[in-house]
Amino acid sequence: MEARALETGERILDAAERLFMAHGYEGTSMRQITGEAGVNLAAVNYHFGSKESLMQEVFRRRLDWLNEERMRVLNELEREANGEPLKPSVIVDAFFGTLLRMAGDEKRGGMTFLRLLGRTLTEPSEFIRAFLAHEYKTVMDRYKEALFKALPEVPKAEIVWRFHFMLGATSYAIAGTDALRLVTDWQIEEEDSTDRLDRLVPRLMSFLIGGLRAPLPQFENATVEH
Amino acid sequence: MEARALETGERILDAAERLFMAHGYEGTSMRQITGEAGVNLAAVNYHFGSKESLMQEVFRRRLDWLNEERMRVLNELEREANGEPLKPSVIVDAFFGTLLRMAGDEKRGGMTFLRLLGRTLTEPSEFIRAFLAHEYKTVMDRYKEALFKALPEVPKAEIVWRFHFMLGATSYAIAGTDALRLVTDWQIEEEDSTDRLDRLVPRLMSFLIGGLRAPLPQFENATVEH
DNA sequence: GTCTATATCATGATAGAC
DNA sequence: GTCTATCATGATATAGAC
Repeated sequence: MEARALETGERILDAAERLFMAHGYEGTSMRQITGEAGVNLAAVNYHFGSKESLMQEVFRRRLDWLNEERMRVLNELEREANGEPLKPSVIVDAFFGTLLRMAGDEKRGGMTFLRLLGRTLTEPSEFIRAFLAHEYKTVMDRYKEALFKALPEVPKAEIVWRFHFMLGATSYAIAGTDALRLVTDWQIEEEDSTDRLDRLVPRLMSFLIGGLRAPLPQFENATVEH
Repeated sequence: MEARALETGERILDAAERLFMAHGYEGTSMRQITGEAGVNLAAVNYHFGSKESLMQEVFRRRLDWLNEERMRVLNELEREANGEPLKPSVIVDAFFGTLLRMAGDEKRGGMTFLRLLGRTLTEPSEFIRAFLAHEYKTVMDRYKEALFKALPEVPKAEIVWRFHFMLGATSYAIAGTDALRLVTDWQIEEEDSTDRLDRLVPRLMSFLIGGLRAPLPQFENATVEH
């Protein structure tokens, strides 16, 4: 069957990506996936072996590119800087901006994958978190080091916490296209949806950099050194 | 059976709260819940009617108090201010600080409930998001209005976005006690776990306020007014 | 109110014909 | 590679004895 628009494996991945995004891993059945993909139920196990392996492949297909791109961008920036420390805002843009700009790239999953990723970082399933932690480790370490150098006066623990907070804010921003629409119930009248993504990036960047560069917290009764 | 430590309903709620936190709504079966609670399988349907109603009751038990407390605190602050606008940091603390301080209050669910809440805000299940949106609406509207007054020079849409980002950062901070530990893989050597919560609050507050008060974003090719 | 037993259905996975 | 048919399991929910 050469006439089929996409290979069976790709069609399964596309359907799984969308359905996992919409209903979560546990909330999506293989029957739904194969039904939407228009393939036979047995095809998932034939092509991927199991539902878990399918989930991993859904992520690997996108994350391989994303993480390589993040590495490439950071390497390039450091090369241009000639040993000078980078500005924190440049590092933040290289990490989060590269991610957010995937949203406009349909052939790399677009908003669907971004929302899936945003949701999955808090997904309860153990194997998914372990898998993502492994996939991300090299890149995270690299960016943490870059931030340590860019902010030598800030304790490393604070930087790591703030990286954590930035990840959270970003995940929500992308996962919440409809999730938190409900919670916040905003009526942003002045803009249409085509503008929304273009504006989200600078909006989020301002917020993230403001948070990253905020005055350090004062601990009340902390055991400062011991 | 008066001798039982807790009523059947409460024991089910406690078990469900912990298990939904650990494995998600779809990932938790009623057999697990009743097993951990030490009650019969049929007890859930007798006391709560269905798994969905149980989930709602798990949240209502905690959110009723939280949201009343948030309203009470904000009312009190505004009363004291005598019509003067509140400082943004005071409002942020009333909303997020009140939430975070629940973590230390075991009889109000403590960290378990906080982590459940953090995860659930990105939970895919439709009915949960709809339920939370309804439960939160009054409080969210009240706090948004307070922030609008506190920051009259900032466009309302920006404030709502930044509220959104703050929710995300906070959710992660609490949901991720072990979730993002994996992703960030930090080694915070200098503090023990008893300090962690005491320090999380000022850490997160600094970040949130830095983000909320950051310089406004510049939009590249935006249709500013139309 | 609490239990046992069970109805009814959906799930992930696989065997084996084509 | 793709299909049908089916297995074994586990899910939510309920009927009815105690």
